[in-house]
Formats: sequence, structure tokens, C-alpha cells
Amino acid sequence: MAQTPRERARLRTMEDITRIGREHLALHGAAGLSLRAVARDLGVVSSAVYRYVGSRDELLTLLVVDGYNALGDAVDAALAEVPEQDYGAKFRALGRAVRVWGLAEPARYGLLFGSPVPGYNAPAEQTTAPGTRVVGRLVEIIDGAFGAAVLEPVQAGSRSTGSLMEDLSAIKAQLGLAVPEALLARGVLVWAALFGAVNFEVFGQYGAATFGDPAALFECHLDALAGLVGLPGSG
Amino acid sequence: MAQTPRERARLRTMEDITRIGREHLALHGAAGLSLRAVARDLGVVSSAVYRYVGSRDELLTLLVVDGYNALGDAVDAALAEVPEQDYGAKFRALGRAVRVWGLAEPARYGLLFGSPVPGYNAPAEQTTAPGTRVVGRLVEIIDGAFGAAVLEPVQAGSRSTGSLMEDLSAIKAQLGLAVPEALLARGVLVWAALFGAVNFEVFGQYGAATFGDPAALFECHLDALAGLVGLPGSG
DNA sequence: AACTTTTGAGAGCACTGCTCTTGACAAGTC
DNA sequence: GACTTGTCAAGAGCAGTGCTCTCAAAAGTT
Repeated sequence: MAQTPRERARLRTMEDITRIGREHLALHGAAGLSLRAVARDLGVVSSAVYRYVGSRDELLTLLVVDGYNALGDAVDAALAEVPEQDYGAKFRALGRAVRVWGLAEPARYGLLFGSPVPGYNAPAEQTTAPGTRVVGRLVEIIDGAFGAAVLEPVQAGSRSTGSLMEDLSAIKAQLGLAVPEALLARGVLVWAALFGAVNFEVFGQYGAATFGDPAALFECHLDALAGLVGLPGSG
Repeated sequence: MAQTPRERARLRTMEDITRIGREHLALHGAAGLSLRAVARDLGVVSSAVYRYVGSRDELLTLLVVDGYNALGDAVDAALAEVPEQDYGAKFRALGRAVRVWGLAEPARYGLLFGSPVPGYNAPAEQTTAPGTRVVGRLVEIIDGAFGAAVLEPVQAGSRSTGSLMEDLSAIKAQLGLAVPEALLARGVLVWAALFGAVNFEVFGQYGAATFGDPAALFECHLDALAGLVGLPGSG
């Protein structure tokens, strides 16, 4: 299907709008994203932008999807540099990629993982697929390591009953995983903990407790998190 | 010093403003907090509110301090119900209190631990003290458990060198702690991980992966986190 | 009673998201 | 070529925002 000149022009304008939107997001945050300001930077009157983007929320969705994909691409690129079977290194590379990306793009990171933008509900049909790329990679790593039998045993804890196990079983079945439920639960914790650590750093929650070398602290955390799912320690 | 009627009236109005601000925060989020709307609810014209609160940012600071104290009070109340020496139970009570408070007050929680409000910088001199109450309790628990020698040994990992150790030593000395540096690092991770897990639940990051009983998953996480610093498991 | 301080009201500026109407222009059709 | 159709930008307008200013009334002080 050949692109008509119109389609080409429209696509270019859409790309310009998302690019300018990204810049404004970085400067003024999600709540400060203004369609009028985007229009000004685009060299166009505000109402013209509405021909391309139906509303401010639609622009926000565009940027959310764009952000998830940028983070996903960064993680994928980092994972591509690691030998296929070195699951410990893969986990660490994933964690580092998330941290580096978040620190480099705090506004986009905040849009994805910070407090929800008031009055905005991300449409699930557009955001879930790109939004689950990172956690998908994480379970791939854990499941792969489990399949390769390189995981140290994880004591399950005493909570092996109840509806939680059913939920985990359902997820396990849905994703076609081999890992036991207890390990899957650990994986969820590692997922949440990883983003918790990055959150604190990106959002400046460490605050007064200034760590001279935050990266070293993060590596320390990665080691502990890897141990939590039984991944072998580094060096 | 006796309060003059004017001082009383002023204090009452200030309380009314923060209360209404809290309500608006819960309904419209931090970015949607409007001084004009607060004035309307107060039954007063917008400029009158500026007699009490110098700017929108000042109102935000008021609400941040208020939020930190509310969370700190909730944690303290939860800790008071636990026997003094049961450090494992204290840790779990702290974690549960944070989660319950966050789920009950998602907007205030988001103001404290979500993405920073664009264009707003919390003045450190007013927010650090209440902002460190929870983490202060956490290190109290870990340090207390270490002092009582009830912690299982924690393998330090191989990263026992470098500037990180110096930073941790400095913090340790500043707070007058007895715990070894490696355990302190674990404590920081547990802190970040705890809020990471609560973040995901409060901000709806779990999204599609619906856990029928999120509290059970959280208990599972608490167990794992307790183990991370060597606190004894529950039941 | 006279004076000072505090307070609220109202107007105003520049900004926002969004809607509506109007007119210009290009693409396809008879 | 003339005509219809669809796309686009411009501008005005509405209701809301943060914030500043002036002015008059109220409250407290002497």
C-alpha cells in the first residue's frame, strides 16, 4: 500500500507532536502538559492540533505508550548484550537498564510509574501490551533460569495455601510457565522492589541520606534481589 | 501565652483550609489542587485565602507535612500494638500500616511517594523531619533486633568495598547504630522494596494481573523482606 | 473615641483545555 | 474544466486557573 502524500504529511505531524510533547513532559511534567504550548512549539494555532490529537488525554496516552516502548527497547538492548544462558547477568542488566533509563528520563519514568495523572485513565487496550514488556522479560529470565536448573532452592515460606496460590497458579498457566508458585511470588516481589528502588532514586526520596555512589548501592540491591529468586551471585 | 481571639480564628481557618485541601487532593489529585476551589468551599473569595497561604506551593507543603505525619501516626499506632521485643511482628506491622494507609488515602500517598509535582520543590527544612519518621522506625526495628541478637546471619555479598561502605558507615555513625554496614544496606533495600510493593498496589501497576487477594500477596512479600534482613519468620 | 492591624471583596492579567464557526486548499468525480 | 468532498488552519469564545492589586469594612488596641 503506497502512502499518499497526505498520509505522509499526517504521519510526520503526528511524530512532531509526540516529540514536542515529550520535550514538554520533560520540562513541565505530566500535569503541566499543555496542548496549546505544543501547538505554539509546532508553529500552529491550538485548534489545529485537535485535528490530529482528539484531546489532551489522547496525547497523554500517546506519550505513555511511547514511554513504555522506549523503556522496553532500552531493556531489550541491554539484554541483547548478555550471553543467552547467563541468567544472573541478564537479571542485573535488566535492572540496570531500568535504573539508567529512569534517571535519564525522570519525567517519562514518572508518567509511567509515578502517581497516576488525576482525571486520566490510561486505556488498557493500548497501554497494557507495551506496559508489560519489562515484567515479561523478567519472568522470561526467571522461568528460563528455572528451566535450566541453575536456581538455588528458595524456601517457600509457610504461606502455601489460600487464594493467593490459586491466583499464582492461574497466572502461571496463562503464561505457560514452569516455575513453582512460591518462586513466582518472589518474582513479583523482585519486580516491585526493583521499581521501588528506582523510584526512590528518580523521585529523590533518599533525600537527605546522600549516597555518594548510588550506583554501588543499587548493585548491592540487585545482588540481594537476585538472591531472592535464587539467581546466582555475581563474581 | 494566651491565644487572642484573632489567633484562634486564624488557626481555625488554617485548619479548615488544610482539611478542604485534603478533600480536594483526594478528589482531583495534587496537580488538580486549586486555591480558587478551596476558597469556594471555604465560602470565601479566592484572594482572601492568600492571607493565610502565600501560594499554591505553600498549601502543597502544608499537605505534604500533614500527610507525612498522618502516615507516621498510623505506623506508630500500629507499632504500639506489638510487644516491644517482637521485632519480626513489628516489621510486619509497620509494613501493613504503610500499605493500609496508602490504599485508604491514595491521593495523599501519591503526593508523598509518587512522581514529584512539577514545578514544586518541597522545602527540606519543613518536610525532612516528618518525612523520615517511617524509615526511622524501620531502622529502629532492625537495629533493635540486631542488638537483641535475634537476627539470623545475613551473608554480606561480595561488595564489601568502595565508597558505598563509607557512606553506610557515615550514616551508621550519624544515627548511632550498631548494625553492620551490609545489614544497613539490606535495610535500605527493604525500605525501598516495601514502598515499591505498596506503590504498585496503590497506583494500580499490577493492572491486568488481578490478584484476588492482594493482602495475601503482600504478606508473602513481607515474609520475604523480613528474611532479607534476617528477621525471624512468622508462625 | 481614635488609631492600627487584619480581613474579605472585587477587579484584573495572563494562562489553560476545549468547542465552535469560518474560510482556504487539495483530491477525486462528472 | 467545473463540481463535490474531505482536510486543514485560523480565530473567537467559554469557563476555569494562579496570582496581584486596590479598597472598604471589621476587629482589636490604646
